[in-house]
Amino acid sequence: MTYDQLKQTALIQFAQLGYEGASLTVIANEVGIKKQSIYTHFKSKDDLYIQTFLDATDCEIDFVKQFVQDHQSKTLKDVLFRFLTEYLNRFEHNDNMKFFMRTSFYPPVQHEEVIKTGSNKFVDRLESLFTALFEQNSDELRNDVTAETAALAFLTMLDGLLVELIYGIPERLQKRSKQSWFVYWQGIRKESGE
Amino acid sequence: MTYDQLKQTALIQFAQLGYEGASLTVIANEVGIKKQSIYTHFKSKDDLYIQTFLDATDCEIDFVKQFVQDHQSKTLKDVLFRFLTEYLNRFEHNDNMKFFMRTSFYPPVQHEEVIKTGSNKFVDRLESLFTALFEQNSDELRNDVTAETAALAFLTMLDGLLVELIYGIPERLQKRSKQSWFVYWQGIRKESGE
DNA sequence: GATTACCTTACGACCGTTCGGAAGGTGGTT
DNA sequence: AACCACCTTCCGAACGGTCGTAAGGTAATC
Repeated sequence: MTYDQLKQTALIQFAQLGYEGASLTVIANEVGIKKQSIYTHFKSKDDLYIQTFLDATDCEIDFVKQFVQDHQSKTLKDVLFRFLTEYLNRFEHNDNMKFFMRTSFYPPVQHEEVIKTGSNKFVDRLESLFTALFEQNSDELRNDVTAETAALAFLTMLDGLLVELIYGIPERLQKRSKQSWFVYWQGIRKESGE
Repeated sequence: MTYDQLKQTALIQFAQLGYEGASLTVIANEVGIKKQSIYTHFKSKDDLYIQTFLDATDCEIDFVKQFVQDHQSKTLKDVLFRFLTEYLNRFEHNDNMKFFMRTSFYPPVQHEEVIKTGSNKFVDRLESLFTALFEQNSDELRNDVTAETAALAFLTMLDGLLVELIYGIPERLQKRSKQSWFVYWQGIRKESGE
């Protein structure tokens, strides 16, 4: 279906070039139609853009929900580390995530409101999912580390590693994620000594 | 001097709207000249852009160098926490940093090379400055945490908080920075118990 | 007959860029 | 002091190009 193809192609173009950088002509050609035919499916470029964004938001939320659901039986350390790995890996192979991040970071001014609302929805979801996870395993946490603290510190570390992903130097990412994870885990776990 | 005003205004516009989003007409008008007059001072929009970027890179490096120099006498914990605070604070009042980050994250495709080189220069500088700092105070670190580990984990946390800054919700940043810092410090420091 | 998907043609607005020339300042020559 | 040549800074006019968008037509489908 052309409608979906358009959103899919727009996703890639917007992720790569941003809102202003992407051109409807290119998007249409990539799909195999003329630029003007886009207007059969979307009111405007802005319409196409926010439609794509709303889809992307749902997709991101689904990913996280699915992940937590799939790994409930694992140990805390295992879930966290797997999420870290899989999430970072996802970035490189998933345009949806790239688009969502770029849009969340630097939305076109005329859509700041809508986009902030969407990305906040995502972040809130992330925070509550992870806080719940830590609450379930609070016996593994240091006494002075609350579930919320562990969750927010984890997500902050994750964001920091995403930045490294954007920079795009694999070796540095590798080093940073290994070392950050080590320090983080030492910072929240109950026992001292390996 | 018009030349400097142009770079200054371009910095703000590029930081706010990105390369493609910013318009030479607007930049010129803001300075009080006509668009065509820009070409007296710069060969092209691209020229103006990368000139601005090179300046911004130097400015960022200077800031970090200056900071480390100014705080050498302080304790490790003090220096780190102050840097955290001051760096985050800087973002909100300093367009140079906003521009540098946006450009580093999402450079226009035709300048990816130049910009990656510049931002790597900055990151390398950051890493070596902080690694050196931790080496000087390695007696405060856990035995299984090297200076490099402490440095990279710190910088990753910093990047993560910058992401929160970009999102732009002050309360969430406040919470995250407090909790991340707590976990980080527990993760690297030698003694256990407050 | 109504609707849907796509096309062709064309529009106005703005983009970055070029060129030629006006205005003003500087320094050297007479 | 007066002139001239030169340079810098700026602007008016205009260029080609791309942008997003509009209207209207043509097949195919239901």
